[in-house]
Amino acid sequence: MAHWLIKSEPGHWSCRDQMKAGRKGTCWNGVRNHSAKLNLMAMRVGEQAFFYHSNEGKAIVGIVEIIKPYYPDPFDPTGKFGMADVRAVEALKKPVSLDAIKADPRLAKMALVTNARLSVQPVSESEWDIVRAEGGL
DNA sequence: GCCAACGTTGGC
DNA sequence: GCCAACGTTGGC
Repeated sequence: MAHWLIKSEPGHWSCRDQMKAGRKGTCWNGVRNHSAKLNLMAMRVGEQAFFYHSNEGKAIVGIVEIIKPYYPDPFDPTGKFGMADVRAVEALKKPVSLDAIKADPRLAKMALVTNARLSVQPVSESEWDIVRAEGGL
């Protein structure tokens, strides 16, 4: 089972907002490039992803689950991009900051570090476990 | 098909 | 708010 990391600006859509959306979940859109789109298309129902706050906070703050796989975004004027639906699973007890990730050599290969602008990225099994543990889960 | 110009993202 | 990094666009 693959794991992922998705980004959101908390001023626009935060992990707290995602929690409030409850079990029904919400669509997650905003993909603007093709690597992110390919990752989004590779997601399967039931897989989990970290929820990362960019700009404000700059930390992994929670975990979401994919509840609907990739589908085209009917509001995308270019017709190129799509979205998936996710729902909140749980918040980390302690956010894992970008600084902490950069400071941990085991996490140095995360796309968050090497390709900061990619908004949907895969997370390896070991990275997933390390970040979960760092987050107090 | 190359590459310069432009727009967007995101850390600082 | 600034600017570096990167992806995309469009002229040639």
